[in-house]
Amino acid sequence: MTPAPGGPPERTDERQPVGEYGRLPKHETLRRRLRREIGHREPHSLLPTERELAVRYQVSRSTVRQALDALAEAGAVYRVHGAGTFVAAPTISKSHLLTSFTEDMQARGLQAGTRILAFDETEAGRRTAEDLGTEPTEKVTRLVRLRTADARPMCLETAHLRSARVPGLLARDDLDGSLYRILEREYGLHLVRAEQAWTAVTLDERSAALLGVPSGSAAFHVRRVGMDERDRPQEATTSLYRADRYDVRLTVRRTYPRDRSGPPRRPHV
Amino acid sequence: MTPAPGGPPERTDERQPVGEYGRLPKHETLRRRLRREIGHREPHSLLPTERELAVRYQVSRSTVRQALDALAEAGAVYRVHGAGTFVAAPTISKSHLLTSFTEDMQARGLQAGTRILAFDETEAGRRTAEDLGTEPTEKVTRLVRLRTADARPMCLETAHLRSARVPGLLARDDLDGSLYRILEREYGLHLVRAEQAWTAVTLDERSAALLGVPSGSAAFHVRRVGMDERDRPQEATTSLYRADRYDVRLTVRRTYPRDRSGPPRRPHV
DNA sequence: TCGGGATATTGGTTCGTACCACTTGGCCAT
DNA sequence: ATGGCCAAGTGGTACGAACCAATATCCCGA
Repeated sequence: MTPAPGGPPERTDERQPVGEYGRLPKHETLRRRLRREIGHREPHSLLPTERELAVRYQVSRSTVRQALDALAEAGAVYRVHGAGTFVAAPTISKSHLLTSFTEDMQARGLQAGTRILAFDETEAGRRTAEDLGTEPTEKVTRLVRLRTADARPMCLETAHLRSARVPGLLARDDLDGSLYRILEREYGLHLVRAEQAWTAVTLDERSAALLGVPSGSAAFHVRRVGMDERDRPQEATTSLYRADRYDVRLTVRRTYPRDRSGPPRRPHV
Repeated sequence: MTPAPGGPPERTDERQPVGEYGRLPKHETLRRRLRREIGHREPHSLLPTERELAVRYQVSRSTVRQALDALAEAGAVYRVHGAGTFVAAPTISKSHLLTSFTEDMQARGLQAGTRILAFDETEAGRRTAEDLGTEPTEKVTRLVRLRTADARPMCLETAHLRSARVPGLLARDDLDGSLYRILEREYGLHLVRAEQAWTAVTLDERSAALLGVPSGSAAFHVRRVGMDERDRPQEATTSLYRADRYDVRLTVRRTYPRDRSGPPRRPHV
């Protein structure tokens, strides 16, 4: 913390020190605060200087940069070297975030619902064992659910968890909500990262019926493997999403640094 | 640079100062160097301490952290607070990168090819104008190409650029390669970011024929808007990808910070 | 043999400083 | 008016110091 906690007399109304907000680091608190303020500004409007933000929020410039770095990474702002930091145009979505179906629907303002189609224990099998890094004979708990948004079928998902890691899960009766929440709260299992592979498929008779669309309709097929803090696979899920009610939105970026050669370099339009 | 360039006597064979490599910043040079070394290590193996890396590469710990931050963000390593930094399990892919079709195929070891189906100038129209932030009557250059990988049809793509921004483009005859490269080299146009929306569709007769698959097959439909450094839309492209030869792979992450409450907290398995 | 606590080690946060690279805008000569 | 130069201001890079928080390890007592 800043030295001299006795408190110097200097203090104007402009300064809004950062640091309450529970016990989050300053850069995170500042990031959230700026995030909100950005929402009220016009796209492409100029943000205050890093040095000025440092003064205003009573933190060092490094901390300001840490917060702005995160916002730039998330696509909320962009920076132009000698010019300044600007509010980015509202991005359509940020689906490189790991969200559960429940959270996803909440974010879209839809009511998430669930119909459990199967909930049992089986052997992992070759495919799932490969995803989870276990033996094919390992016991896994399988959960098949039809997920709905505002009561209309949205996706058909099958989750696999190593039974040994989630003892007593099969006895629970609250699997109609967020599986991730149960894993966090009851088993201390934090899925911080997941790898997904999306393919496009046409639905067979049975899946189409469950999803309430004609057989042969297009759908997304998703294979997901969720990892814990130590990068160990803990969850393997496959899902079928109705294509007429779902799309994948993502922002992609050029890597550092781009080609800066080439002759013309006229000023931009 | 480090103060006292006169150079203290202390110096072992272990140290490998960073700093050649063109005129890249140290953290970037270090990031690349570590990237390579990581490739030769076992997943989950322990990396040297941040403090030791600082000594070994003759940079400050902040610089080491800057490099490791980037690697962690990219999913190449993961960190555990009091424990250390570890090599991440090889991630299937990192498709949150903005790559052109040409670069994409090169990365997969395939030979990219192109058949130009149309190359002309039209009015933008409502949809494209919206994407590009212009008037519907603005003149745009349209480029329709069938992209192939090892001579087999892979995707059908239609690109739109504001004609005023790319004068003389229509006269060129080298549009069978990377459009992005031409935009960078000839027009100083750097697309650093793009927003994409992927949907799953079934192919109509005509598109299916061009892609060489049965009508009614599943495919990805992608709408992409490319932005320059100033976050201004400059390119609007729609593509159809054969689903049997293409998938989207992405790593998603939990945001800062996750829920850390809940009772049990048994040690992890 | 088995907990459990002290301790060393590791990444995480924060500060402050200095200087570099790029952009912008104004001034001035043309 | 036009073009080019220069100075001020902005983000980018880099250093080093100090302390905090989570983890691993070792050693000791039960």
